[in-house]
Amino acid sequence: MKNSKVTKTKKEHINTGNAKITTDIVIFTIEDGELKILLVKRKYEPFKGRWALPGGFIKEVETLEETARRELSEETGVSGVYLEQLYTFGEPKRDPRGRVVTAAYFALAPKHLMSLSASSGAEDAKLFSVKKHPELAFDHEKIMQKALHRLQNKIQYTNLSWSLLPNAFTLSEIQAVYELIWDKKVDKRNFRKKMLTLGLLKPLSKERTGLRQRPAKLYAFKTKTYVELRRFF
Amino acid sequence: MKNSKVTKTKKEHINTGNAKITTDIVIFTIEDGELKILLVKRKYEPFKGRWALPGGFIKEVETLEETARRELSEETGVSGVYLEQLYTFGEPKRDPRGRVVTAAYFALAPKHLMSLSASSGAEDAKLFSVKKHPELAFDHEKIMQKALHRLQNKIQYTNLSWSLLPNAFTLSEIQAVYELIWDKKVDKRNFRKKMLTLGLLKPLSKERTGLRQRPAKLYAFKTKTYVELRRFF
DNA sequence: GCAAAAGTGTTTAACATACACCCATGG
DNA sequence: CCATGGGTGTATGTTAAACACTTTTGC
Repeated sequence: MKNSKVTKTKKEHINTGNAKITTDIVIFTIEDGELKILLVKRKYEPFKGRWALPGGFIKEVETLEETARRELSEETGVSGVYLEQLYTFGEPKRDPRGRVVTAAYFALAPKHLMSLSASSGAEDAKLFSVKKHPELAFDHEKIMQKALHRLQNKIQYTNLSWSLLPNAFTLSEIQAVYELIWDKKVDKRNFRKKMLTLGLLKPLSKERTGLRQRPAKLYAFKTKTYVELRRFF
Repeated sequence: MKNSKVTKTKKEHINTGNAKITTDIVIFTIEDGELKILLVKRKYEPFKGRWALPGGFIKEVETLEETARRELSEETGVSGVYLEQLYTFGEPKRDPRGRVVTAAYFALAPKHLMSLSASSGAEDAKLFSVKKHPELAFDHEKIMQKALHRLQNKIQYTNLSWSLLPNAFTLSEIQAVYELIWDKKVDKRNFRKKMLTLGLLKPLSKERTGLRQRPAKLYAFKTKTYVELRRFF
């Protein structure tokens, strides 16, 4: 009775589902008044010589996030940054070598954590402006655009901007972070009101001096861990 | 000069990154005044006999989304539903058979698309209340909880409730969708005001009659495609 | 004194929240 | 006539948006 209707049996085959898994990391930072991403020049085929997102194959016993952190560290020398999973890309033809599925990660780092020169695999890692960068290998342009949208959305309802700023910063500096990410100006008075009433910041007793202008008060984030807000900008 | 400092060369090895890829689908619907998910009883080891999310291994030439739709159709007979990628789970020990990475998908369907009895592989597919369901195989409980949070968040700023409702529905019925998903009551007058001013619905010239109560006006969604709103509930 | 960015309030409109009673129908 | 859910409005508080001038410093 129960097994009378087995017209189209489905089986789990041993030799199906095989693929190679990579992670690729889109890591943003802010440098020289521009939103930038970190790219590496490929040393091997395919796309040898082209710029690509840092990333690589998973190892037997690491989680996807561990792979992402390891590859980021090995290829660019960057570590200790904010990292979250972005999206998984698995189109059959996205890699000419065969079926390669990539779990893309999204990362943010303040510029001072991006000291590229000193690190091992970093000879060919470089920051590029998001608005003007070389053509990327594979489907990395698509991945990068998705990461950018994630960033633009997420700073609306989280405190994530801490991960792009140094410990102490002025209100103008944090405003600039938002403006660069959204690629538009925001109103200074409304921005400050909002930012201060959100209660994420604590004022420091120092000021930024030495510029030929009025000194600016310095602030720091109360917590440098991920916080979601009820509503935001 | 450039290659003088190759202390720790990184290579892309041929035999690394291997894994099997599956997709698993968390599909929600509303039935008998409850938010439910569709589960299938496993026919094979591991976890033979346990309830699990529908899903399975990717084929050579399909995208991840195609895998999800195919598995959903084969295992439960359900097709033509709203589907989006949820998250990718790749812990090394999540599957006792070896390294299996799953790209989890999130799906929504109105109850009338969940006619399970008529379909091929559906003898062991069944709807369970989200609040009370059997213990799940693998890490599927974690996946389900993540999907539930996605659902609870996403109906705040999208028109996604169309995908849980029939073509025509009353305002009380759509309110019930929100209340079931959020597991809390909302104010009737405020809900209706909000829903109608959002402009997503068009009134139909019919009413729901035959119940021993005042007939309720019927509405339909203007568009049954994904729309993101600026803000919502 | 001047260039440059810091700092500061008010007004208006939109939206969120709280809340209670009458209406139309089928039985 | 009664049980059931359908249907409606107002008042208050909160948040968003628009908008321009004075202050402090280094040179």
